Amino acid sequence: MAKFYITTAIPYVNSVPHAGHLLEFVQTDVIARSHRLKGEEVLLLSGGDENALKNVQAAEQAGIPVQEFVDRNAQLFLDLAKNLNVQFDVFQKGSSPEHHLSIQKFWELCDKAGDIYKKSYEGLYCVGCETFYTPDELNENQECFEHPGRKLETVAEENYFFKLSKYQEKLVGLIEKDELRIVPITRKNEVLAFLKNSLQDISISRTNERAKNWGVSVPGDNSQKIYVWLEALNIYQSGVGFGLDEEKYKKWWPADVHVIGKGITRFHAVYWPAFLLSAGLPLPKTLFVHGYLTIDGQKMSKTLGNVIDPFELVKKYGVDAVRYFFLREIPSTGDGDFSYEKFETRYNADLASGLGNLVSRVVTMAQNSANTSLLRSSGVSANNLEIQHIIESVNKECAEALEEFRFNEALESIWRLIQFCDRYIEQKRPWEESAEQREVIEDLLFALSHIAKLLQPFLPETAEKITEQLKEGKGESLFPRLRQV
RNA sequence: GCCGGCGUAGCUCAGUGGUUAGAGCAGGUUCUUCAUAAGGACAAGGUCGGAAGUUCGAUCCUUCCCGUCGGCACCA
Repeated sequence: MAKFYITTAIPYVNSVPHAGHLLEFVQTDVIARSHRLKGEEVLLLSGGDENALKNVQAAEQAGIPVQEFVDRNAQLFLDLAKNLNVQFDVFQKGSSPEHHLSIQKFWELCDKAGDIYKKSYEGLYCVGCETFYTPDELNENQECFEHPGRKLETVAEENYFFKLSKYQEKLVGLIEKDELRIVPITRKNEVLAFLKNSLQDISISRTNERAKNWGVSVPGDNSQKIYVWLEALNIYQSGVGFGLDEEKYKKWWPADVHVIGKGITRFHAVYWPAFLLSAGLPLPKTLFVHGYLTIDGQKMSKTLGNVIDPFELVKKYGVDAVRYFFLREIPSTGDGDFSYEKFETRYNADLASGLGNLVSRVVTMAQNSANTSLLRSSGVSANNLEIQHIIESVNKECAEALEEFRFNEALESIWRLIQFCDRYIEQKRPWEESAEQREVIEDLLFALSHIAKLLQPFLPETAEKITEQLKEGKGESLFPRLRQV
């Protein structure tokens, strides 16, 4: 049996989940489910980026021990997945002892390859933020935006560096040939453009002091912690047993797809494959990069107060309505906008009046008609050739769109079938007795069973409900109409 | 500043070097009642960002301009 290993990005647990995580979790879940339905053995991994300095700072602010703080927040991400019907098979925490062991082994492999060396790093350091800044990150007074009026200090620090430059050409080749496939193409081009400049080596450790003694120690040097990017990316490996359970690791690695947001493209398209090349390990096959969400046309921000609580959204509208909106309205590889108005408009038009109403009318007609039985809904093909053809073409379009992660197009395609059914009903008037009444209703039931099947990866709960109504007769409305705001 | 994407009906977007530029949603008229005041049909709606150029002919090619979004390394 073929295996399929897919990951979400590792959420940064310094704060609570927002609508962006919702989008990514749902997209990842659709890919995972579609492969499960193809009969592949699938592993979906997520995890918590728990070793970053900002977690320590956020915990300090909250007045909670760091471990407790990251545990508490990580749990919220797990809860969100559960609420969304997203099935994580592994949730690998960055603070787990297994992961610590795993990343140290990874480090040692890179070190053996001769790619790690010590060098003094000098930069502008803000004591308030406890981080280094580059000149272009500063305001006109050469101060950081968080702490205006406070002078930055020039601080020199000895760190370990990774020979990124060594892998430049190799990476260009791999990406150009799609051996490391980057979707969409605009992201691929950006990465290639970046790789055409001369690459600098990157620092991959922090002093204990600067890391606030939180994180994973550098093997053989207890005075330094492994820089979070190297460390956090390895969650993709440690979660499937790298350095811990060779058999498991061999079974799952490399990842088939990493799903990420556009802001972390470089880490995944350049640093991560370079680390893996250095360690002599296989590279992930595909990076799928999604865009960012805006809310009412504006950036999500706490100060604007436009942050959408994904838990509330699910509670208010139901899990599949939420999944539907984010998959259908947000272009999968571009930026998209959320607003309650858009949400409710789409809900009423597509889910209530479209899908829900169609199921309702067809099931009722089947029950009212003396000539048909619901149980006869599962034919091998439709009586009507036109229906047969449209089902086949929607099947094909859907599969192709899924292959390239164009979820919005896949759903659009399914909705063409829904619309076709509505027209067909109007044209054939199967609520009236006629010679062809029975065949028409059977075809509609057949089409519905296909719609349910096609919806499985996207709206799993709804797909199941439709299948159930096709067997058991009419149940409650799938998507009760909302009164518009 | 440099590089790249985008700018098409009220909204979201598709599209092609050549007769009347498309879809969905919203709005309009109308038909229908199996259905969640749902569904169908029809009509309306665009100087395809602006200017110049190439061409027999450009929304689609070139240049410039305007607007907008993104990339330009240690911030995850």
